[in-house]
Amino acid sequence: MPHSTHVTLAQVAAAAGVSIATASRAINGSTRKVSEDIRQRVAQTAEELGYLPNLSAQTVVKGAAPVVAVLVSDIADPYFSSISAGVMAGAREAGLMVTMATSERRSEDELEMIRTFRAQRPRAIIVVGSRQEPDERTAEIENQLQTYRDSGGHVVLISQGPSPFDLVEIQNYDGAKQLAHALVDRGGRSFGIAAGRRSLRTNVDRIAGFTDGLAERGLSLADGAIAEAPFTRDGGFTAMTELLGRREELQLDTVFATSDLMAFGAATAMRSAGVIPGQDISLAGFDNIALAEDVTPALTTVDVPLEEAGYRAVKLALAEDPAPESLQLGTSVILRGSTPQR
Amino acid sequence: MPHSTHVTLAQVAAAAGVSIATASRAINGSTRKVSEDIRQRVAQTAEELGYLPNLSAQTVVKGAAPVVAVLVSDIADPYFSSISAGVMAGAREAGLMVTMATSERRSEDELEMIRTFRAQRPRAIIVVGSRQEPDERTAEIENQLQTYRDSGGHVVLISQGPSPFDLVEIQNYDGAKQLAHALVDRGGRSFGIAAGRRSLRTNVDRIAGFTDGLAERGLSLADGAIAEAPFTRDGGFTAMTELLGRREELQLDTVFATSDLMAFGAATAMRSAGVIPGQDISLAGFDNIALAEDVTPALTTVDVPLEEAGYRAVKLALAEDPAPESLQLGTSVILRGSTPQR
DNA sequence: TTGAAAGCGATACCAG
DNA sequence: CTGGTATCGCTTTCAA
Repeated sequence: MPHSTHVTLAQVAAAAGVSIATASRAINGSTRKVSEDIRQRVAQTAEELGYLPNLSAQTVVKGAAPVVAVLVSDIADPYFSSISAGVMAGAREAGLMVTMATSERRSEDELEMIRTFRAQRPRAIIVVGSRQEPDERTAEIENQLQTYRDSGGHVVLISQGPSPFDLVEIQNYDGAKQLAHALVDRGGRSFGIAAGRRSLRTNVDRIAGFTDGLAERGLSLADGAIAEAPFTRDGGFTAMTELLGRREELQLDTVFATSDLMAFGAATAMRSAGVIPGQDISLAGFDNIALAEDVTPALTTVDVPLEEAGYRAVKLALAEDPAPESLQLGTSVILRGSTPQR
Repeated sequence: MPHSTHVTLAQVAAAAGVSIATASRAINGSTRKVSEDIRQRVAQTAEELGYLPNLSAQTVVKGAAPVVAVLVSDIADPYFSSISAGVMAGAREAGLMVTMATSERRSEDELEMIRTFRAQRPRAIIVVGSRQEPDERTAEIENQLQTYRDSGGHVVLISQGPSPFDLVEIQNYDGAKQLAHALVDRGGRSFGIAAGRRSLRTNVDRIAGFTDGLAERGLSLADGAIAEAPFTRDGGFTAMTELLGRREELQLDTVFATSDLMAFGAATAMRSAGVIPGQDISLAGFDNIALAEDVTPALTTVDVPLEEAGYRAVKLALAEDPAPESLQLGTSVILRGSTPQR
C-alpha cells in the first residue's frame, strides 16, 4: 500500500485491546502505573505494528521538544564542527536531538534562525560564536533569547562575557598572553600579528592578551605590526602578505596569527614570498585544530578544548540552575616546530 | 512574569478581533484569501505580541515537519562537515530546518538515530557515509528507510550504489583511476597504498580504481603494497609506518592514501621515520579537503565536490520524482607538490 | 489499574 | 471573504 500513513497510538491501542490512555502509559511510562502483562502486550503490538511515537504530537502537549538547537557560523570550519561534535555527544547522553543552523556570521540570518529555533520549542538554544559589535539586530537577538528563556527555555552562549545567559567562555586573553611569554622565551623579539577582524571580540581578546604578554616581558609591538583581515584561512594569507610588505621596517622574526586557520593561510603566503615559516619567520596560531600538528613545520598554537566546550554547554543548559552560570575553559600553549628556539 | 507561556494563535486572533481561522490564514497564507486590511491588522498584532507559530502543532496537522534530517558518521571530520555545509545551504533555500545526528560508524547507533528521525516526521532523511558490509542491522536500517519512504518521506543516500533510494554518488573508482594515471605520468613506478578498512565500500572502490589505473599503464602492486588501517588520520599514520617497514622490498616511490586525512597521518609517519614526503617518497590523498593545499608539501589529491554533494542531495530529496534517481558527482585530479616529477 | 474525555496549537473543511 | 468546528496524535486529569 503506497503512501500508507503512519501507525498511530490509537491503532496500537485497538490492536492490543486497550484504551489509548493505557497504551500511552504503557509505552511512555508516565507517573501512573500499568500492570506488567498489559505493558508487555502493548509493547509487543507496538513493535509488531512498527509504531513510532509522533514527536510533534508529544511536543504540542508537553510544551517542549526533546531538542537542543545549535547556531554556528559555519559548520565546515573545524572550529565550529569540533564544538558541534561536543554538543552532539552531550545531546546524545541527554536523549535529545540536535537541530542545527548556520548564520554565516550575518546577524540578520542569526536573528532569523533564532526565531525559527524558537518556533520549534527546543529545550535549549546554544549560540556559538564570537561576540560582535552590537548593532540593531544584536539587540533584537538578545531580546529573542530573553523571551525564549522567560518562557522556560535555556540559553547558553559559547562566547565571551559578560552575558545575561549561561556562558561557556574560552580564555582567549590568558591563552594569548601565555603564548606571548612562550614565544619570547623562544627568542622572539620583533613580533607581528596576522589578526582577524577586531569587530569580533575573539580577535580583540587574543590581540590584547598577546600584546599584554609581550609588555610583561618588556616588549611592545611596532607601528603597523598588526595586519587585520577576515577571520578565515584566506584572511591569514592577506594579512601575512601585508606584513611581509613591511618586513624590513618591522624586522619581523615572529608572527602570531589569531587562529590556526589564519596561520595556515599565513604560512602559504610566506612560502609564496619565498619565506620559510619556522625558519625565516616563526609562526604561531590559536585553537589547536586537528591538523595543526600535521602541517610542516608543525604549528605552535594554543590548545582550546573545543569539543569539551560544546559538551559542557549542553550540560549547563540542562542543569536547571536558575542563576546564569559562567564557565571558563582553560587553554594551554603547545610548542611545535613552527617556533624553534632562535 | 517568569515562565510565561508562549503566545498562541488564539491570543493573536482575540487581540486582533478576528477568528482563529482567519488569523491562521492571514499569517500563513493558505489557499483562501484574506482581505488586505485584516491581513495587515493580524500581522501587526502578531508582531506586537511576539507571536511565533508552534511548529509542532503545524506538523501534527500537516503530517510532516519542515525539516530535513541528516545522519553523518562524525561531524568533526572535514569530509562530513563539508557535506553538511552543503545540506544546510540546500535546506536554507528550501526553507527547511536541519536536524543532525552522528552514528560514529556504529550501525546500532545508526539504526537508533533513524528511528528517532522517523519519529520526527521530517520531509527527508539524508544518510551520508560509505556503504558497509551488510549485517543484521544494515537490513533493519534499510527496512526503516523503506517504510519511511512508503509513508511519504524522501530518502537520499550520499554513498555508493546500487541503492533502492535516491543516491548521490562520488566517483571514487574513476577518480582513483585518474589519479593512478597522473602519478604514473609523474614518474611513479613502485606504489604503495595506505588504505582505510575495506569494510567500507569507499576504500574498496578507491583501491580498485587505483589498481586498475596502474594496470592500464602496465603496472601492478607488489605483494604487501596495501597496508590497511582505520579510515582516520591516525590510521594513515599506522598504515604508512607499516609500509615503511617494507620500504626496501617494495622499493616504494609513491604512496596513495585513500583519504587526505590518512595522507596527513602518513606524512607525519614519514617524517618521524626521517623520510621526506614529496622528496623521498611521493604522496597523494583523496577528497581535497580545505587544508590539503596548505600543508607542506601541498598535497596532490582528487577533488571531490563535497559541499555540492550535500546540496544536491537536498534538491534530489525535494524533487518529487517518483523513481529513485542516481546522481554521479565527477572528481578531478589536483596535482601539487607532494608528487613532483621524478 | 483502566478508560472517557478534555485539552495542546494549528489547519482546513463546510457553511454563511 | 470570514467564522465555527472537526481533526491531527498524544498526554493527562477525572471518574469509575
